[in-house]
Amino acid sequence: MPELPEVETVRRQLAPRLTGRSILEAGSHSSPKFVEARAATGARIQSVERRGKFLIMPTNDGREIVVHLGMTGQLRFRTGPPDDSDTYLRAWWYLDGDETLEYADVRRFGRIKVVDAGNYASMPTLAQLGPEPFDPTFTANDFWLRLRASRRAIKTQLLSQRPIAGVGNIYADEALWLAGINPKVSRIGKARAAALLDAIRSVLQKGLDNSGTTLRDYRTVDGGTGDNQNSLNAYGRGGLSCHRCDELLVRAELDARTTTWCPVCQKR
DNA sequence: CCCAACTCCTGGGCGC
DNA sequence: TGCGCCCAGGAGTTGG
Repeated sequence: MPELPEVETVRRQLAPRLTGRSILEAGSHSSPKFVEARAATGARIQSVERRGKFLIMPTNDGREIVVHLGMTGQLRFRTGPPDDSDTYLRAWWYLDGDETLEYADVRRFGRIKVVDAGNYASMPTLAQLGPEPFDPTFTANDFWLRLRASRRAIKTQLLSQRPIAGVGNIYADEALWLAGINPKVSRIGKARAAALLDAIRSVLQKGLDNSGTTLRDYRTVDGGTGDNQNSLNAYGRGGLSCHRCDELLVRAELDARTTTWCPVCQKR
């Protein structure tokens, strides 16, 4: 599942190849999740940005192409026109220079929008997205205040994207493990909020350094896999021993998400 | 406003 | 070998 490190890895690969390119033609699957891709025909891409898990490509006509990879979305380049025979091709943009940017997505959990710049009414999560984790002006106190706005379980809050942007199921479990915080606690104090922010930054940076976590579907633009799956301490390790205290990690469902934690290091 | 439940999707893994 | 079942889950939607 692409989270901040995966989306940022993709962004870094896309940016040099898309900046300044014109979209000569576009096509898509008929689902409302993807049809707007076609509206980008005629636009020129000015840059490739990222907010949380959303890729945002401003165009020269005052609009933005917004892409969310969902669970299984992949962006890649193809020389020449799109490959119509690919069952999972959901959208494509044929660019100047006889090259196509293809969006493939097996499970169709992703979505593509073309909006007037900054108008995110059709994407409420983006409209209400929390600060970027690596924004230097985002402080531990800000984070604590944002967390205080809700009494839901701390992990649920992280997944909501509102206290902080870009954290999904994998990095939430990793960060809570690193900070020694139980995913079900509903309120944490300033000191623990500061520790959690440090932990989030740490696990996201490690994910970035490893070009992302490939469990099954995630691929970089050049088709490569990430390496971070080999560095996980919590996610997917239910029943295995904790790398810090050797206790067996517990696995349970929280808000319909598999959650793994150490009952000793992450006491309630 | 907040929150919980539901929905979308389909390949891969597993048991038999 | 093949069938059926269940799991993975980000974010939008809906209803209380």
